[in-house]
Amino acid sequence: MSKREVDLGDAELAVLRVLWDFGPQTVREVMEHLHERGRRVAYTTVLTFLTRLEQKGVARSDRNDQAYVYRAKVSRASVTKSRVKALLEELYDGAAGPVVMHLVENERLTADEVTQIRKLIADLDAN
Amino acid sequence: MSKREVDLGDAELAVLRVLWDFGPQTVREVMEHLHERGRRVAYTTVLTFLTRLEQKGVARSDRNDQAYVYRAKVSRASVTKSRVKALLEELYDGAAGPVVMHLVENERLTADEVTQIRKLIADLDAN
DNA sequence: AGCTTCCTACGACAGTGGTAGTAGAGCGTC
DNA sequence: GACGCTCTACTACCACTGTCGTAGGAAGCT
Repeated sequence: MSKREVDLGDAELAVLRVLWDFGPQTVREVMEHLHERGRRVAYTTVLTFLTRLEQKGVARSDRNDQAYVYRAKVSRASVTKSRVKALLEELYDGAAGPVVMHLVENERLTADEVTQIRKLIADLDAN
Repeated sequence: MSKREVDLGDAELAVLRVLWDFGPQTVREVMEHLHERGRRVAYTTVLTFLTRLEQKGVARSDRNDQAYVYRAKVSRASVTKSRVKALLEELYDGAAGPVVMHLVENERLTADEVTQIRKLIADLDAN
């Protein structure tokens, strides 16, 4: 039903981000990283999330030493893609224009980003 | 907790969109519009959604004749704003760049949109 | 061998979202 | 004035998400 390939809650995504940002880790390490980011969750909560992420096919685990090590199986880019797509679909039947407009107008972009966007736009014009 | 001011589910949002797209309506009319859009929901389901939207402060109703007429209290733009913000926060700690990049690269834009974006970018450069 | 510590498995529970049924009020028609 | 249609209020229910507790195994310290 949902347009999202990968249907993840906010807290699950936060866990996945830790895997993206810090690479393969044990439950405990993930928990510590979450704590550093101000997300105060219990060990078993993290375990639950990692288990669910694995069930959903977006992470996997390998036994190592005494503890399982979890790693992301999907990239940040692919999650971005599906979530952005879901958002466009929900709000504008899939049209990207209004959201790009909104972003360029209302959100801060660094000078580098602006340059890159200008370049992309120029490339588009080349067609 | 969630970054979204207005925390709406997909189905709730679909109802809100009908209010945006067709203006103030009765429950029955909303239901019919949803059916036209392929969303086969029961009358009472629509009623539930409208009631919830009202509770959440994003719609309101006025008694009129025999039935309540519901209308949106928040604009599509403001919902776009908060959902886009939530998405940026979730995935990139709020940075807009990567998502703009993704959109320009991967989503179809009309010629008009491209022109508009180029203009916006030019304006940004003017600062 | 017993105690401590760390790990995983499993279960639990409340909140929310999606979906709908039923009951009862108001009104039009015979 | 009884029947039926339409509307709203209330309740229900399941799946999913966020959150954790408890139980029990492995492994080391004393």
